[in-house]
Formats: sequence, C-alpha cells, structure tokens
Amino acid sequence: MAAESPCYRIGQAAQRSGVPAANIRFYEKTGLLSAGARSDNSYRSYNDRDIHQLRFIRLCRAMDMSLDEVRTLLNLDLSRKSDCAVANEALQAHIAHVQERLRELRVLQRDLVELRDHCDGSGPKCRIIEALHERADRLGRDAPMVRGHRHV
Amino acid sequence: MAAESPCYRIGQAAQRSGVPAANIRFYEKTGLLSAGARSDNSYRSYNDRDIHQLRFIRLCRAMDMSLDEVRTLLNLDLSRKSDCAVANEALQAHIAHVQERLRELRVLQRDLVELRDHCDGSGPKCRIIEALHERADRLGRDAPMVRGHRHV
DNA sequence: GGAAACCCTGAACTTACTTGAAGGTCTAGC
DNA sequence: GCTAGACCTTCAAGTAAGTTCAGGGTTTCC
Repeated sequence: MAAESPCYRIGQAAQRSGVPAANIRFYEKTGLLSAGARSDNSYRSYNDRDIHQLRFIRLCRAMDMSLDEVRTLLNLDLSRKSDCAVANEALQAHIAHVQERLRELRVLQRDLVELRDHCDGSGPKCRIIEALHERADRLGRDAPMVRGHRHV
Repeated sequence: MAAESPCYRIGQAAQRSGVPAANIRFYEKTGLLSAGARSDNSYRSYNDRDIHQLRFIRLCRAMDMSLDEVRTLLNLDLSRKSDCAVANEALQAHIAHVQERLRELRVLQRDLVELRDHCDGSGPKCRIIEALHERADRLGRDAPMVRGHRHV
C-alpha cells in the first residue's frame, strides 16, 4: 500500500521547502520547475516530490550556483556515466569559483580592517576617506576593473 | 605656475582609471559622476580630478561596496567630524558584511569539497547528485531561503 | 577619399528576484 | 447570508550594476 503523497498549496509548499512562494512561481515561469497540477480553483498543487525539488534548488542556490547550473544538475540522469562526468566538472568549476571568491574576500577584509584602524576620530580630517583617496591614486597602473563583481 | 590639467576623451579616461567607458557613461547617468565638460564635437572631456574620482569608485567597487555606499562616501566632507563618523559607520557595517560572507563561503567550500570527494565515477549512479538529493532531504526544517544571495 | 577607430544616444538585455495592482476564492464568525 | 481576512491568481514593473546593440556622427591615417 503505497501512501498517497499529500497535496500542498503554494503557501504550504513555501513553508515546507523554505522557498518563498513568489520564487516558486518564478522558478516555474523560468522552467526550473515544471508547471504541474492545478486544483479546480486553479490553485497550484504540489506533492512531496515537488517539495524535494524545491529544497534541492534551495540547497544549490545556498551553494551559490546560478539557476543555469541548477537547471543542468536537475536535467542529469543519475545512472549515466557521462552525466556523472558532467556533474563532476560542474562541481569542480564551482569549487574553483568559490575559492577564487574566498581569496578575494580575504584580501578585501584585510584592507578594510586596516582602513578602519586608520581613524580614531581625533585628527582634523577623516583619515579613512583620506586613505581611500590615497589608495585611489596608487591604483594608477593596476589591472583594470574586474567584471562580474556583484555586491553580495 | 600651476600645470594645466590635461583633457582626456572617454576612452583615455577608461584606460587611465581602469573603468570601462560604458561604465563611465553609466556612472554619469546615475549621478555618481557629475555630467562634466564636453568638447566641441560633444565628446565627453575628463581631467585628472575626474580620473581620480573614477579610480576612487573603482577601488570602492573592488571592495564590494554598492554604488549607493560609494555615493555616500563621495558626498562626505573630509573636514567635518560628523562626516567622519558616517564614514566610520559605513566602513564598520561593510566589514561586518564581508566577514559574514566569508563565513558563509568557508562553510560552502567545505561542503563542496566534501561533495566532490564523494564521487570516483565507479558506482552505477552518480554519487554527487545522489548526495545533493540526500542533502536536500535533510534540509527539512532548517532556516528558510536566504535573501540577498547573489551569484558572484 | 575611404577604412578603421573612436565617439554619441537611447533602448534592450542580463540575473534572480521583489513588489505591486487588480482581482478571484475560501474559511470563520456573526 | 454576509463580510472580513487570509489565501490564491495573473501580469507588469522595479531592483542592482552593468552589458550589448543599433544607428548614427567624427577623426585620423594611409
């Protein structure tokens, strides 16, 4: 006797998965989630598989993957060797990306803390802003602006 | 005899500041940079002060500040105590933000590496994806989706 | 005098949502 | 039976911080 999977409305699905209702609709619209069943009143209806998939997406997002990466993972066939290789590569690329970002942030943190310790509020001018301006000047011949820097 | 500040066209300003020309126009449009002089042919014209300001913006962006934060800093008066306090607070908040993000990424990295070491490509199923799905299941009652997570 | 390299504007596209407006449905209480 | 409130629906627009494109004008160099 296989237990029937219960049905949830979008609000309940949101609660169970931890993914806000608006995001669930958004994921459906962008094809990350298949547009599934509806009940008579045209409310969306979700089952436990859907909840699982939502959690999966949430997990991947928490791991800083793009929706495109998640889409790729969701379309993989677990039992195919080639797909396993794809997963491996995706993961490896993602790790590299995270590690690069970690490196950047560590340098950044060091700089910021050093900057903070510059100013004790005593001098006639704000040493923090002064230091920033000095740094801007020293920036002269460095590598150009990095793309893909988003405010996180 | 004060040396005349030379004039640069947008491309040269881009080179000297490290900020792409398209971004310079964008900063002007959004009021981060004042819409300055134009030469006869209606080309934008920049001087050394502008280059400095562009470098300043670039530095702040590299430090992961939002354009709003940068705008705040640019509008500060170095010689006013109250403005110095503002800078201090902004910096402190920013450091906290970076440290929080560092913490998250460290956990993330640990998880990803652990995940990677899961799969040697030998089994009948991809253990990576399997592990992800297992994790999604364990996600059950955790804190909900974090907002403000951007792919960096 | 013509091609390449530069500049202009305005608008559309991007990611991953978030918010809002305008309305339909369902449940509880009176 | 009626109404208030909490749900749900759709579509549209807004967000950050750009990036890219189309369609044109300028300048420079050979």
